[in-house]
Amino acid sequence: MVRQEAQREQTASMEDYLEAIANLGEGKKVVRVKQISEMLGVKMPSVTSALKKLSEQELVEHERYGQIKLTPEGDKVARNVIYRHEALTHFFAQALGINHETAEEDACKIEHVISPLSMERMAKFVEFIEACPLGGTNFPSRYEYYLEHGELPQDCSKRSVK
Amino acid sequence: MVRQEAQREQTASMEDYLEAIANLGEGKKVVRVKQISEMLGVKMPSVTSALKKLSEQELVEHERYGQIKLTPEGDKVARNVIYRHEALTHFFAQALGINHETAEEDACKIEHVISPLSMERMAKFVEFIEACPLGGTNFPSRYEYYLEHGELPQDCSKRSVK
DNA sequence: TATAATTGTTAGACATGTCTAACAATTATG
DNA sequence: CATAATTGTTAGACATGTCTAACAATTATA
Repeated sequence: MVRQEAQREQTASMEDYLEAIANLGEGKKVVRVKQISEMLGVKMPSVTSALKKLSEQELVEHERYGQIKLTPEGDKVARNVIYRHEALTHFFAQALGINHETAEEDACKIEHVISPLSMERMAKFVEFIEACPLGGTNFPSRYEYYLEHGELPQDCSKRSVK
Repeated sequence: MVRQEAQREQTASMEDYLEAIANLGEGKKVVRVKQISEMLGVKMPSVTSALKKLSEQELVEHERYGQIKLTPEGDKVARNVIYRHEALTHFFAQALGINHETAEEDACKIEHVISPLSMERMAKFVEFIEACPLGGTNFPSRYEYYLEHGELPQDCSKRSVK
């Protein structure tokens, strides 16, 4: 019986580091401590220290003054974080009509704490409202109307029985 | 010129303590260290230590072995956390159809990190979908259909032009 | 290629928030 | 009301993750 290595749960901080490394390394670009530190808004020693921890967990390959690379396992974790990040950004922007900057900021925080179920549902929600035209006009535009005017658009109320 | 006292930003932990105290004290009930510790899943010394910090910030009134009470300012902060908690729970449960337990868990985490704008929009979103019947059947039930079957309900696609 | 600029590391301080162990106060009960 | 049970506090360890200061390696450039 082969026992599956339990995937170690990462802290929000460590997820941020993995995410940053994956993003900076996109397209085989060399990743630098300085860049990571700037991207995350921390000082370089914090990065060095995080890299040490992630190396010990074999999520990152890194030796003194050397290359910074995700291991396959590290990449898997990073991709997962990035998936959550993008799905959340998409949700806030597309479904709730939030500006991109705020959508990104909220995604950055929420990606570390949301349950897999809610994450999946939010992604499905966006898929749904983008696919379902709902009687000629679409949901987001009705919602927008509601946000702007504080009351339902005509084609909601006129079909309402009550 | 009167300078407004800047409302001190609370950490997630401190918000949890304030929220717990407000919830336990509902209806003038006496709040105990033990209860707070059980509600939050921490040991009693952690509560004592938190109460000390919150007392210093004048958000809580508490002296050795004595009453635990929110100050008006502490109550204000707590109510605000509770508002976020409820709005989020409502969103996950009503809009996304998530079970109550998971909805609560996610709300507990997200309430500490979400932006005021996204919070407001999520609340409005729930209001909207509950108010807008959208052509005879309502949004949540269509969405439910989509979740179950993985494809759009008839009355979405049949009106679609493209 | 020597020197300067930049980048990276180490060491250690610090803040937050948790815990356990030991003790103190309060409350319940025989 | 004395003692036991419960509740609460203090002291101090520990984990995480940040920072500054000092130093080391690397890279650019005069």
